[in-house]
Amino acid sequence: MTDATQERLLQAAEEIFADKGFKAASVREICKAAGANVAAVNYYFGDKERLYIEAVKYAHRSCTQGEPLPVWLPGTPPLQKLMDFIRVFTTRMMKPSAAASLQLMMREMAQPTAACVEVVRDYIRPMAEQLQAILRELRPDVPPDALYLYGFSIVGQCLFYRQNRPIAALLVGEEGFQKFDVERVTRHITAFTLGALGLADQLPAVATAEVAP
Amino acid sequence: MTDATQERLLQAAEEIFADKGFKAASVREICKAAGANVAAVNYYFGDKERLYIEAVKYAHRSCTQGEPLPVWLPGTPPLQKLMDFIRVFTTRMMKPSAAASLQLMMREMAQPTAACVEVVRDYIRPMAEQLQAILRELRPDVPPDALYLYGFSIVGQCLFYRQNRPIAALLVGEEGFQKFDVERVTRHITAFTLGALGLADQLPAVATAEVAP
DNA sequence: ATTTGTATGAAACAATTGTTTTAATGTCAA
DNA sequence: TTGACATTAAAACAATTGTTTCATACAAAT
Repeated sequence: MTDATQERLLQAAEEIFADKGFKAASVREICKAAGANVAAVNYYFGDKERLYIEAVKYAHRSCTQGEPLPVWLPGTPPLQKLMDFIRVFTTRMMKPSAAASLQLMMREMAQPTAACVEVVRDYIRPMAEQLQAILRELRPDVPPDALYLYGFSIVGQCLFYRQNRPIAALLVGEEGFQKFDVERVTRHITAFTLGALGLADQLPAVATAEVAP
Repeated sequence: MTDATQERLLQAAEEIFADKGFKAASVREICKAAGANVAAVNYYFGDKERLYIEAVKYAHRSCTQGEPLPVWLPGTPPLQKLMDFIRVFTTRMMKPSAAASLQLMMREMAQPTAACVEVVRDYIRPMAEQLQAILRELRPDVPPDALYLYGFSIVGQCLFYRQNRPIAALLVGEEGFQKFDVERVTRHITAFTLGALGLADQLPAVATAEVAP
């Protein structure tokens, strides 16, 4: 039961920090949820802030395992890769396998603290580079910094459904928003992006390949 | 100096709530910044929460005045309207005339509280409906709920540059991110969106009209 | 000048915060 | 069993929190 306490503390901290943020979450609440004594956080982590940082790292580990980045066979058409990427990203945002973990990471991204650098290095950058590679394949003629703008447009679309879900649901109604599930959003963003890249004519090929692999 | 205290209290509350959030901001800090006594918040607003709500409303008023929605002459081509809309939205996000006000509103949108409904009604919905009208003009053939997806894609792109600025800057480097100013982002999002709508061929017309009106 | 009501100021209140101390408990090797 | 060490538990600490009390200052009206 020795390191189990530390583990339970991390899980509880992840959940409660994700829910309320650093300041609003109290160590007493976390310890109660973990079934541990208040002194435990000092014993294992030193203070509240270091517990927070460890909780973010913990969340970031859980997140990376959830929905892994696709690995493609050589020769996979870049269009297929793009749609796969968008699907993975959208799924991670809309149907995260570990909701609290993602929530805590998003919190950290919105207001970066000490734990942010590692999150970017281990979680964000790999996805960003993969997307850049796909876009380079699709449009070798576009200069690098313009490719960044394309990338921002794609992930911006995906992130919207998480970062602004409450507002969007308030606008179109909760029941109306339910219709926009992962699959529909994925297809929309893919089609929207392909059109923007001037590759709209190649869309049917991807859609077909999706239905009958 | 009577109602001036209330006004200064609101301004200070807006600033500090925007900076730290509801829980982390203390009434003593706000009162000190406003040059008022701690009892003033109770006297004028009752308690901290009602001060917060009033601060959000105050912020939302400041925001609406800053960069007004464009009003077009009859006969303005919808393409021009779209680019104008994107420019206004992007400007509001990247170069807000009242930084603290916008920050507080974004905070409220990320974690809606009691003040959120009014913000949506008075600030968000008017913009949403204007965008929907433009899109309907551009693509009358597309059904309404698909138009919502288009709208989400557009505002998702714009919001990215505010909600994820720290991360984006961390990815491409701060100096690299500086290159993406309002004008360049506006042109990119407009071109990206027109391509997605299958109207890429009409882009030059807008760009020209922009340079020589 | 007196009175009435509003506004401010300083102090105190009770509750909660993060953190520390100290004693008790458990565990495992000698 | 004894000892050493790791872990837990309860209590106390000092600081900060939102809120309230009450006396004072000020204003305008009678």
